[in-house]
Amino acid sequence: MITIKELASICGVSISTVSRAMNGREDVNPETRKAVQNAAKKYGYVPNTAARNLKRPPSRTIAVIVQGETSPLLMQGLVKLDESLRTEGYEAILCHVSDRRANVATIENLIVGGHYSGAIFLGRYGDDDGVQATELSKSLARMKVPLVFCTTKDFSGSSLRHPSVSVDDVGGSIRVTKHLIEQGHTRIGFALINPHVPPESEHVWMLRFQGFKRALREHGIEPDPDLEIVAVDHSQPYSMANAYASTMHWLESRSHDYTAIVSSCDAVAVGVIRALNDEGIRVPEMVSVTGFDGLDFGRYANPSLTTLIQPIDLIAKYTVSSLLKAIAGDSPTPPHHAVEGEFYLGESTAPLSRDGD
Amino acid sequence: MITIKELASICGVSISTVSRAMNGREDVNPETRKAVQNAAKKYGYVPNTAARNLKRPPSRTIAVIVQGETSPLLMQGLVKLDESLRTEGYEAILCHVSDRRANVATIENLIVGGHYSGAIFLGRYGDDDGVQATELSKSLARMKVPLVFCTTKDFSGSSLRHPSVSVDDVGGSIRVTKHLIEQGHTRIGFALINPHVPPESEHVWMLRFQGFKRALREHGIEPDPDLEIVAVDHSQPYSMANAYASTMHWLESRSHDYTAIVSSCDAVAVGVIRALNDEGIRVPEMVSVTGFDGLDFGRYANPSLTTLIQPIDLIAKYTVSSLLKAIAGDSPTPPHHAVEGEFYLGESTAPLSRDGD
DNA sequence: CTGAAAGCGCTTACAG
DNA sequence: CTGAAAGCGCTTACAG
Repeated sequence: MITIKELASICGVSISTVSRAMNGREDVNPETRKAVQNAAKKYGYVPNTAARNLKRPPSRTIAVIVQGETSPLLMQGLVKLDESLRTEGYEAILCHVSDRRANVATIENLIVGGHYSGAIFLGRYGDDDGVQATELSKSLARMKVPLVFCTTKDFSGSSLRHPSVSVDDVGGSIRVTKHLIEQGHTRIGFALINPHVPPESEHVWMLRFQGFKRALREHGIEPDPDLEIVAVDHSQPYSMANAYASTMHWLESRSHDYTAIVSSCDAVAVGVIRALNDEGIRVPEMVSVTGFDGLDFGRYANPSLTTLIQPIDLIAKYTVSSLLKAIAGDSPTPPHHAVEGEFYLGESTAPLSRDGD
Repeated sequence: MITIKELASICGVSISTVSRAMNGREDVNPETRKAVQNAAKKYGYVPNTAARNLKRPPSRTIAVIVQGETSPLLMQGLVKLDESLRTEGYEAILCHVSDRRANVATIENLIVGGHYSGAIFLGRYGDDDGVQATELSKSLARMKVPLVFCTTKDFSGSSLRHPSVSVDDVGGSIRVTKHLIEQGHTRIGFALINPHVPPESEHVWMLRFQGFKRALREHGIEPDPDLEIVAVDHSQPYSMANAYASTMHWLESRSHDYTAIVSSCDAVAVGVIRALNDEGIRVPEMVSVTGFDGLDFGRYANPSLTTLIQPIDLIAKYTVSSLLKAIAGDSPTPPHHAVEGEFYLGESTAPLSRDGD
């Protein structure tokens, strides 16, 4: 990688001229410009972005930060965010941090170095106890980086709260559970949970679990801990494979008296259904199962999933408008915007049959 | 975001001292160090990465570039790449470029500014005709950036070829098709294709389509164009929804004489199966269907998919070792490394039944 | 242990 | 139309 200096001496001009030519400015002799550009191509010269950013005003680019596992939903969200930002004259760039234990500094560096106008956190950030998420949220507030949480909440819990947008997890779970109750089910289980996590944690599965229990209680049904399918592997609360294994384990441990299972997400529902199938329990004839998210693989599955569709385009739209307000330094947006999900009736649920097996 | 200068004056020390304190160096008075670090925290000071990179030697970070749609497979690949790189003392950072028409400059800037030791292209890059991919590949070669294509090939076709690693698409497709033939099938269709794309293109679906046809011919079966399921939407060759719609359209157009369908990937297979189901055609009893990739949703689907598992961990491992060689400036690695896939027998295929419906 | 100074690779007024 | 110069925010020998 050669530098502007080397290219300048190759072309026999000053670095100012090279810079102008590379930026396609009008105030250069067209021939000179062409010559420089050709030389750049020939020698593989590309202006160093880092150096460039030092002088230029912040670009209209937004860092979208995803940490840990991605999911089709987040990827859909990314596309929608990108679209929304684009219509506002911004660009999105995804920064994925694989390591769930990535320290706060990694993210900070990403944001500070990148010359972004703002940042969006897509999906959950931080370790499981939320300590890192809190620290990061505070730190970014001090740095005065415009920031919005998308699909998740700000865990900092302080007065520094950044705005956030996500589906109404609790309400959505209530909606889905109610459907089962309306269909006559009363013995309803939930998959997947981790009993070691405190109920006030804001994990997505926990919010949905809380909604599930609330719906039951509202209908006078006391949740039965025996019908909670505990994850075999607590590090993978949303994995099909883990849902399958956990359900198998639950089924083997003893015989349960249930007619429906609410799942924390579509992936878990697919794993649950497959496990039931493998044990000869047919869905929805013998047991009804619901999902949450509204992903393609649930829609085209057999049976297709009764689920709650996340209006990801709306979520993205609200996220972007919150962010733009933050960038403009406008009045504080509401701390959290919960978007209603859309109930979808699939084939994985059916009215309680009276023949009781 | 305050700068080093401002923090220095706040602390009443020189910028040199601030710099040293922020980098946690030993040659600072411990008290001074602590004071500076506390002030940094308080005022939200984070050293500007761009400026920092200008002085520091290249970091041991690898840019993993994904462009356009992602897939669970690519995300798995990312995790594996990250693991492999980590054991070598490198770090991976994913740069996702949503826009399929993103120009070459965007990528170049990403790489040049980021201070990376090298880059990995994960999944297909560029517009559909491969023009951009070629241009970018050449450009990166001129910039002398160590680069490996993962899960795809270098399309530049020139002597500048970068190494690439991917599953043996043609061989894998032959393997899967052969299985159907061994089961007695001779009337075998393929989903999804785009008839406007030249056969020598290296699209993944095209490579698999070619393998499919080769397997048929090797067994004396002439491929029947009537059994090619053409995509309704050519921009989404690997989408479940598109596979469903395209298969529906194909089924409606007229009645076909077939007993099996090879799909270009698992997602397409799921869409195909669902469409067949919806038309009362049961899988595998009446028609066998195969996938390709070996993803979770195919494994836990009903019926589970007969497919070819991509050994993504091996692919990642070879990619990393190729990249390390390139970084070391070692002898040129072989231009392309094709990794054997692993055949998986699921429930979506069955021997040809003699009762012919 | 600390500071003044050079310099990383650029861009952009400022002169000419 | 072009070049010399200042400066973006850092790091790091070099003196002290």
